[in-house]
Amino acid sequence: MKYIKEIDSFEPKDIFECGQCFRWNKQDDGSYTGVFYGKILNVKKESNKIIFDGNATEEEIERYFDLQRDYSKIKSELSLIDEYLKQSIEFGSGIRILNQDLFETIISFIISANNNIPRIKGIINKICTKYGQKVEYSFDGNKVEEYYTFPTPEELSRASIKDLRELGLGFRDVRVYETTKLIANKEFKLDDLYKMTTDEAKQKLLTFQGVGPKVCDCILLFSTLKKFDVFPIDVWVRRVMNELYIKNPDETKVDKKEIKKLADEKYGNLEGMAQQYLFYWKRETSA
DNA sequence: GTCCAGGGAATCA
DNA sequence: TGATTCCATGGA
Repeated sequence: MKYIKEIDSFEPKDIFECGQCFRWNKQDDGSYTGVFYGKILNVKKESNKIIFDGNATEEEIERYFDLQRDYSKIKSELSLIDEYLKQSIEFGSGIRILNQDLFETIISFIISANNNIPRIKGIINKICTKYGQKVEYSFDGNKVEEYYTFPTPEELSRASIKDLRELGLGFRDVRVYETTKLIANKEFKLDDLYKMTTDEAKQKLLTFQGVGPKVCDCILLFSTLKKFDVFPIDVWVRRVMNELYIKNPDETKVDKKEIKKLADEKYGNLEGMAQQYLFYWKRETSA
């Protein structure tokens, strides 16, 4: 079925290539196809309309793409802060922060540690093909294609450390294994995180193997937990914050606490949004 | 061969 | 707490 809607602040390229997700692939016609909540979807923009084509429901689409949120308001608010942020927001004006499945986001960002985006996508794709469920789907007029869902904790817990190593996870194999086991064994119920404040959820997530400060912030921001008062600091964010504000001649010497303090003061409780515009802008313009 | 990637954990002071 | 070092892998 197709769901067609005029949506403010929605650009497929900005959404799918700003580094928040790893399972959407660009098609020959410029649209993107991906799998989320076990559903298949193609997203295409034609003039000012967004065309969602696949087997996801309207409710699932509304939720996943955060369509109930007023991004124009957020952007105009952030644009007032300074010219740098305003510039990055103009560059990535079609970004929306997705509501991604919590377990998928946790595992994906554990894999992201000291890794690069193309390889992260490749590893996750292998994990889905081997441990997820096959879904056959054909967009009207086209042949049937095979897609794979991201595995549930139970499905992924079938993988041994050795299995994971063979998929190319490297030193991240034990981390994925241990955290998957923890969640699959119900030693901790992920749903409890929804009742917590940002700081409480952060404390809990940091006890998971492979979840440090940066991965933790990404999980809080990019999953259905949807916390905007976090500021993930990776090499790109450190780079852009140093170039814009701190101006240390050796960027590797910049203290992350100094960056975090600066972000708190400048961007307030929308710092997670600000971070994503800055990250996308810096990464796309320094090829 | 060297450097780098959406860093985390172990170790040591 | 704070600073170093090691950790697999593949592309540039």
